[in-house]
Amino acid sequence: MTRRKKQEGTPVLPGKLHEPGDCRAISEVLSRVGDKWTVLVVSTLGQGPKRFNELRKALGSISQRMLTLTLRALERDGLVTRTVYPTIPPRVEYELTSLGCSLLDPVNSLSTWARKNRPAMEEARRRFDTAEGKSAA
Amino acid sequence: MTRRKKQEGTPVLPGKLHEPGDCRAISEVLSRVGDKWTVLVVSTLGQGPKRFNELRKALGSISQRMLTLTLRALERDGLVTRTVYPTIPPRVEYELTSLGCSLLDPVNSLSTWARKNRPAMEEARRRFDTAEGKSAA
DNA sequence: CTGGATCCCTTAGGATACTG
DNA sequence: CAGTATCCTAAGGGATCCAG
Repeated sequence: MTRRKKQEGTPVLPGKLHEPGDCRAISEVLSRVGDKWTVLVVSTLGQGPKRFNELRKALGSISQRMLTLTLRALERDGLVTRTVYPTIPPRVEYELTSLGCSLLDPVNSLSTWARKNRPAMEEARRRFDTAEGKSAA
Repeated sequence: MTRRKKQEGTPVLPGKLHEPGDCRAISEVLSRVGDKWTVLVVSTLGQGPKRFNELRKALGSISQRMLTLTLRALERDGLVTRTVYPTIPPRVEYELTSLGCSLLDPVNSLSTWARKNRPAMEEARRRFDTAEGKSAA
């Protein structure tokens, strides 16, 4: 990256976008959003505020460690709020912020894509694997 | 999970979706799409077919190992095609399939969200971190 | 109930060297 | 040029125990 030889940054595509900063932004957001639990947590919270163990049960297989870490990260990024009721036993509620809600939108679009195209992907995968098996055998 | 006390599975949200299989589909797709390079590669290929080293340069910092792995996965999932021209030196072109192109759409929606809201996220992060610093100090 | 701390294993992923 | 193979480190993430 010390010397670029020919101006690689020049956008080629007419209607589309390809600013240098965009990719950074996207991959940064995606590494948050794309981790193992974030989306599940966010879309679960899309149903309304939930307590820690409610989330845990709703998500099924998440470890409490990962749930804590995920929620902390989401809180840090301003996507959820964490409200502690200093009762005994303690009660903590998590809720999407408006920023968090706004994330539901692109996520749903991806979710729609996923449901629609997963069969195609799985078939492609099967074909690829069997083709591979043929040449390997 | 042995005894549910009160029917947790009942959907609460009216217009939204929460089928059990959906989450699996979404997180499965997201673990493909959300990995470190997939989106970058796909959106780079959105500009048109590219050769291996073209991609490498366009992506800047990817290792050739990761590029190979990413491309293989994308090919397996039917998102890109790999065309080998048996010349010397060899020439291999990668191109999005129509399935791959269709993925650009939700990705762009996420990308738009990312560009629009990254400032808010960063500010939230800053606030969170300084607040943490205060109580830690 | 919420969640921090620790242990430990698995995976992701970069650097490098080698091949057709 | 376009990979494959190997090595190695860091991060992801589960299980478990401890504490307010």
